[in-house]
Amino acid sequence: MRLSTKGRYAVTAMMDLAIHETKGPVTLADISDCQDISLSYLEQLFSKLRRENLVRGVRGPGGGYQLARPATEITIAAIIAAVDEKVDSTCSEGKEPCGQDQECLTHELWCGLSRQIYGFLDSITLAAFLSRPSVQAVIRRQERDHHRPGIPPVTVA
Amino acid sequence: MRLSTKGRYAVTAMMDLAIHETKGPVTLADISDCQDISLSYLEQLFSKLRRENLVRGVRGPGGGYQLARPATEITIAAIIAAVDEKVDSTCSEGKEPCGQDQECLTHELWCGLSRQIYGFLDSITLAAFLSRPSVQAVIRRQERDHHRPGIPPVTVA
DNA sequence: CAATACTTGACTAAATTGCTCGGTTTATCT
DNA sequence: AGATAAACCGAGCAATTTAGTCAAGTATTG
Repeated sequence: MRLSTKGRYAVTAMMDLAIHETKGPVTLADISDCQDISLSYLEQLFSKLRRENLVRGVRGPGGGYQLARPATEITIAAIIAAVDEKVDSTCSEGKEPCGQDQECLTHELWCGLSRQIYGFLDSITLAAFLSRPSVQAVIRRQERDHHRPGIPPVTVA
Repeated sequence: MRLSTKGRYAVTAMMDLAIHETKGPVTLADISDCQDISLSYLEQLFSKLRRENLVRGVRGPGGGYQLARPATEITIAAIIAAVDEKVDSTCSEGKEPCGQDQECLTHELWCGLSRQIYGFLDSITLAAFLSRPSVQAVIRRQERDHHRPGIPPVTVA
C-alpha cells in the first residue's frame, strides 16, 4: 500500500464521479478543468481504473466516465491500488522462504503494519466518505453555486 | 501524509531500534547489513529522524542509535512525517481563500480523507505495534536463533 | 459522413529515490 | 598519543517515478 499524489488524483477524481453520478457521464475534460490535472495524465489514470473495473467509459458525444459499480462497493484502497499497480511485492507474495533471519523479521513487521493500513483504507467506501456531514456541506455549497442555469464554471458548454 | 518505501525504511529501522532498546545503541552498519539498505541512505534518513528528536546518536566505538523517547511515545505517523518532510501543502495550511469553487471542493474532500489516514497512523505507537502477539512471536523466534553465545549475525563484536 | 469524445501508445521533462564517495568529528581502546 | 569505530555532513549521480505532451486511433451520436 502506498500513498502519493497519484493516488490522491485518482481518489478525488473518483469522488467527482460519485458526486455527479446521477447526472450522466462526466468527461475527463471537465475534471481536468476543475481539478487542474492535465487531461492526458487523467487519461492514463482512468485507463488503469477502467482495467480494474472501477469506472466505465461512454464513448461518443455526450460520453464520459461513470462509476462501474455503486459507490458503496468502491473502497479507497481499491482506487489507490489500481493506479499504483504495484502490489508491493515486499509483502504477502509467495517470496523465498526467507533464508536470512533478520531480513525476514522486518519484512513481517512491515507487512503487519501494511495490512493494517490497507485494511483501514479498504474499510472506507466512496459512498461512506461522501456521506459524512462535513463533506455533504461542502457538496451542497457547490451545488448551489453551480446551479445558475447555463453558466457552468468554465464558460464552456 | 504519504506512504512510500522511504517511509517503510524509516519505520522498519525504528522497529529495529525499539526491539534492541535494552541492549544499548544499534549501529547503522548493523541495520544496513540486516535490512539491506545502503549505509549512506540510512545516514540520511537518521539525520532527519534525529532532527525530529525521534532518535539519539551515540558517537565513538560502541556507539550507534537509540530511541530518543520511549517507544510508547513514538507514532508511525511521526516517523513517516519526519522522513517525508513535506507537510503536504495541499492541506491544512493557510492557503488562498479558494477562489475557484470546484477546486476547493476536492481539496476539502481529500483533506478530510488525509486527516483520517494521518489520525490512524498517529494512533499506532511503535510500542503498541511491537506488542502485538503475532509480532512478538516473530521477535522471539529471532531471539532464539541469535542467542548462540558469541556468534552474532555480523561477526563483529 | 462529420463531429465528438474515449482510447492508446510513444516520448519527454522534472522530481524523487536510493546510492557512491569523500570527508569531518567524537569517543573508546590499546 | 594514536588507531579505530562509529556518528555526522555534503556534493553529486543513476534509476525510477511522476506528470505531462503529442499524435494517432476507434467508437458513437446526429
